[in-house]
Amino acid sequence: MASLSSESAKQSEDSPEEPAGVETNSEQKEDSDPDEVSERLLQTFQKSALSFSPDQVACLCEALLQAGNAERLHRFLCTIPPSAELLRGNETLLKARALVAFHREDFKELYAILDSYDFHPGNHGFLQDLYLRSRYKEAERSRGRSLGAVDKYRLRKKFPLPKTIWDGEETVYCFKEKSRNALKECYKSNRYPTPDEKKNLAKVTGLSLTQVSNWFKNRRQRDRTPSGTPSGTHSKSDSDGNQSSEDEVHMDDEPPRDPVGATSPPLLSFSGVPGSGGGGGQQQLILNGTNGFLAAGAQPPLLLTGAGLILNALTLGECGAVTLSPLGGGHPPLLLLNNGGAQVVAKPGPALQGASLTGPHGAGARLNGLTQHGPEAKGPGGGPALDFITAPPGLGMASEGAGRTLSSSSSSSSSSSSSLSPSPSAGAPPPGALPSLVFAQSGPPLPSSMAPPGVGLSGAVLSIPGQQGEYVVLSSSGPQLAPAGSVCQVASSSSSSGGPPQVYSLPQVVPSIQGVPVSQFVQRAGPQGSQCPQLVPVSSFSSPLPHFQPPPHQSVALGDGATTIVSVTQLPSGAFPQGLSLSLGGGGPQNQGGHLVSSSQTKDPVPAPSSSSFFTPAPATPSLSLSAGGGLPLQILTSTPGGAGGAAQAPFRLNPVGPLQSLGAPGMQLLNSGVIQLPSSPGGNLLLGGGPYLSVQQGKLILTIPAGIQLTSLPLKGPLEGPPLPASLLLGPPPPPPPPTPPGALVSSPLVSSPLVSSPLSCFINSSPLYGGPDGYAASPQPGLEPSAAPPSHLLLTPESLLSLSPMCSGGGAPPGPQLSQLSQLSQSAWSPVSPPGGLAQGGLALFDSLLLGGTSSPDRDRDGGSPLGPSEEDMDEDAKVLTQLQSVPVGGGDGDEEEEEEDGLGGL
DNA sequence: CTTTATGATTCTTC
DNA sequence: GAAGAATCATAAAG
Repeated sequence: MASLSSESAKQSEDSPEEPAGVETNSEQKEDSDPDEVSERLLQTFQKSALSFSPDQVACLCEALLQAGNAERLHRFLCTIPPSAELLRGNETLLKARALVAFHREDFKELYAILDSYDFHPGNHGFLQDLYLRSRYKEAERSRGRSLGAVDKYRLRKKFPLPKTIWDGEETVYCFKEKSRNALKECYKSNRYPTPDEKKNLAKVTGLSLTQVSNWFKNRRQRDRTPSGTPSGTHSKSDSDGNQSSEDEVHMDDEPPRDPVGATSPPLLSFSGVPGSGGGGGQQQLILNGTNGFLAAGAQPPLLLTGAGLILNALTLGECGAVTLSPLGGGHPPLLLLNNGGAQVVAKPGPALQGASLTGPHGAGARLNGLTQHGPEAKGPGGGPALDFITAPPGLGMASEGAGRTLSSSSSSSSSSSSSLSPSPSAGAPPPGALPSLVFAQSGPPLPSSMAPPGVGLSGAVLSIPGQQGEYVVLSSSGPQLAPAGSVCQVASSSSSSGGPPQVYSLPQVVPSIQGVPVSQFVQRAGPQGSQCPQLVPVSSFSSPLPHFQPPPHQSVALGDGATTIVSVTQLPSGAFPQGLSLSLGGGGPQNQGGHLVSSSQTKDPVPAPSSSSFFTPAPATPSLSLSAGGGLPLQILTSTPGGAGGAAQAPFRLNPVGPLQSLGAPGMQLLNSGVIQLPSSPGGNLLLGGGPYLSVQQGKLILTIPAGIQLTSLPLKGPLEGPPLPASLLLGPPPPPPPPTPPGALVSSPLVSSPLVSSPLSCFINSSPLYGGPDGYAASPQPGLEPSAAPPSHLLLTPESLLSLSPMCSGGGAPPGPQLSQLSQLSQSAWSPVSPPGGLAQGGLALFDSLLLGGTSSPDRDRDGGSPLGPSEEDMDEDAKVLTQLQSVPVGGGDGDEEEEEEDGLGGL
């Protein structure tokens, strides 16, 4: 193992492209060629292809798309009956076909595809790029020469984008008219916006901070220098600029506030985000990390309603609060806040109450480790007290964000105490103290008995079984706990700057309870300042609003980054939660923290984002989501230390960074041991035929596990090592030792935000490494992990491997995110499909894996390939620039923010 | 091809 | 670090 790990280590995410791919495989089983294996799998797959569901097919396509491997994609598509219904309305498939057509230079076909369907806005960027490239390529062919900028311009004029892939919004130069107007508005009132204003403006316009700054600078310059020399402008500028403005200008320097307010009012506007392609349509609102996203001005509390919400790495400004209200009639929304801070919020359910969670408060439970700095909890709408949890400072804070904001405290991760504070309200965790986690971790474990009705917390985390719809969540153990094995651990990532690298396990789990509102925490990172997390209670579920009812979905997220919140809510009696999602993720690049690992590999300081291919628009944070089918209860247990004492445990861990995944089974349970079981009971879950599959939605990788599947943890290593954390595979040593990695390190981690994760990320492929002892781990301070290595598990399909598949590698493009990176890995668990189809499932998965891997491995691709990651910048050359421009800027996308530039992901093709 | 408009970059200064 | 000045590169138009 060790050896493996070491090897793998080398591959870093950074350079995912080349080596990585290959290696990974090797790890898995052998040394044999990956290609060979994948080829074999492909064949197998072809035989069984028909049996894949449309979603499964879509997932594969998405993965291949992101991997940028047109060839494989083509072969894969060839296995699908053209007429198949699968194709109908399946955007992913259409995209795949379009890409293949492009690579084959079958432009007619491409245009036909593009015209045939009204694509989701999320896919527009990719398709527009493809369309224009096709036009250019076609023209180049006919002219026998490469095109100049003017030629391209003419072509764009001559062949306007099809309505099916364009929102009609004009883009002049690079900025959208809308963005330009916003800038002008702001400029009118204030020529010198403050940094905060710029930030807000950047958010609003979807432009980067740099672009905003440049715009103002240019604008001022041009207004100022009418006459002269300068090349450009003279007169005109004046006129435009400002005559009028001048008046205002005097205003002196800045009244920023006002202006800002004016302009930025809408800090957040989310419209439903469509899940882009892939799969299902869950409705979730995902806010990805950004630090500043909400910040600035948002004092007003943010109210989020809707079905599933995921907030990643958000940092709220100081006062900002986030309120979640479950609107739906009965369906509680889920929230996740990931990121850095690691905070989780849960709502207590009655059941929970019993459990340790609740503590004093009646209904609510809370937990989080965050420190709250001043946050206040606001009364829950429902009245019930909210609970919040604060995460231990260590955690969240550690991360960079923390660094930024929190700071304080102990950087050391430690903190955690877990205690519940009864009064949520203040959340006042003693400052000094780290916040504690509330959740009980193991120790106090819940009575197991509770289980049925109540919640059980096992060791670390949690579980909550609800009866009907209850759910659960995950948790994690606090750092402290960690050792014991918590179920889920999250590594926190820190934001770029330097947070302490760590991993955290989250102590927080939150169960939600029926009817109880959830409150959450938000941390804000001030620019410099401290963070103030706030909790806001959420209204009770009970009040259902018809409108919003999103499908019930629950999710939990563990994040790294500064803020992490997890909340799980339950539905009121009637409703059944449908989905549970866990997301871990790092926030954007920013949050990188952790490091355990290895980030070592990463050389590039720069996050991969750039490289991302345009394929992936997605934001970055990965998250894991589990969704339970209707009605079934979901449970996740962790191992617990409590009772156990044991050493082992930890089976399940989640990295913050990880990608998102969802399990869509009706009922799921995660058992301590790290096993995930799906209850058979719930009606027929078992039967689902397919195997688990991955789908990508907006950049997130979603793992869907049909009900019938069971995940069992593997024994880590038989041998001894076990004691400690076998599971650790993934993460690394959670606890504490935040290595003093220099901030830079964090950053460096290539792709992903969190180092921890990174290794995995590196590519799906790498998965193997993971097991092996991935570098990352290696890096990690704790040696203990090693054991992990050996896992027989390889043989099995491990979730990880699946995860690893994530496309992101390439794309992570989204600014925000880091890509798949990491998902969490379940560490050693193995999947065994209960259902018959198992074969398929495995085969399919394996295939999938192999395909992806293969894809990755082959660097070459026609062009740049979607190389996802790595190469990015370098690769990009001229074309890249061009593309960049062409590409529309995803305004809304949550992106990362900050500096990342837009994404430019084009690099890919 | 030329001109204009505009975003970005680099260097200098405060 | 931000603003200003000079300059570049490219898009948009004529």
